[in-house]
Amino acid sequence: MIIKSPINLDLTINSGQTSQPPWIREGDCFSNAVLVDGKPVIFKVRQSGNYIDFNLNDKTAVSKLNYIFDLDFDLDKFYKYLSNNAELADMSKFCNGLRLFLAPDPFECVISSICSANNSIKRWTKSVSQIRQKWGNRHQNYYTFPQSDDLAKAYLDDEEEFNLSNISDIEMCCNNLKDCGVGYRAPYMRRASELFSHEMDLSQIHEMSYDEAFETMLKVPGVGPKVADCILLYGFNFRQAFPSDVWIKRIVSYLYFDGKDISVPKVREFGMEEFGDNAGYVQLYMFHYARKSGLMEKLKK
DNA sequence: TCGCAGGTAGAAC
DNA sequence: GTTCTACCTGCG
Repeated sequence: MIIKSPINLDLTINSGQTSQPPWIREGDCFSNAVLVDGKPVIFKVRQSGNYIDFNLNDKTAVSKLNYIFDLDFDLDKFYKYLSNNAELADMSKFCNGLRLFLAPDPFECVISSICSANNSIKRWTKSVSQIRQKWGNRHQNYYTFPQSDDLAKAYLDDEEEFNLSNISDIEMCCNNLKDCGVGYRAPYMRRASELFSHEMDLSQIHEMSYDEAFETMLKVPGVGPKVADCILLYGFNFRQAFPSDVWIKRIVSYLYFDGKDISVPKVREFGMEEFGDNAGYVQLYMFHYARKSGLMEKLKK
């Protein structure tokens, strides 16, 4: 069925949002296994004009799809908002149809976001896909992301796997986090998984205020301010989050402070204050505008 | 071969 | 409280 909300699927799915790796692409179709009422269902979407063509039409699945691609957000209204701000006015034409790509599974978003810190999009998406394949559940050719208590049992590296399993050759060891290319983030990911399987309940984040949720996420190993904001934005739909990294800092400094170097925490405060509930979207658009308009190349120097 | 990029943790100031 | 440095991997 066609869902009549304008979106650019390719741009949205491949924009590097830390909710999850891109869905599997075959021709013009993107697909993934999504849990609906706890059961894995294969979602297939394709671009149809400005809209999404979705393979399912039952109410719960459609509602889940609406959530993942943020289809209830009024893009036209947002574009009016951008065009009313001189610094942002150019952005919509470079990012037309870009929407939030929200995590169907908040735990996957937590691990993806930890993995994305100090990392490239290409590398963290590859790592998360491998984690799904090693510890998730297979459905047809798709894998769902493991639960926290399953990932909490993962070995950290070849050596630990060799010592604690009955594999006789260390060269054969590949069921461990470091083998997914996560590097020094492996212990953070496992400790975070342990935390969510024993002490912290991710579902409670939804009930919290933004500030409380932010402080709570900072207690998770491997989670600093940038990653906490990504988790809150992409994993829990806190739209006032303004994840601030070096690129957002460069862009904000260029657009709003005449190129003067502003610290990352100040940029975060500025973004939240200035953009309110649009902060998450503005951050998303800023990054892709910089990428596509050539501003990023210019700011590298 | 090496230098560089990228957030966080933990130590040092 | 703020600043410095090590951490891992892929890329140019």
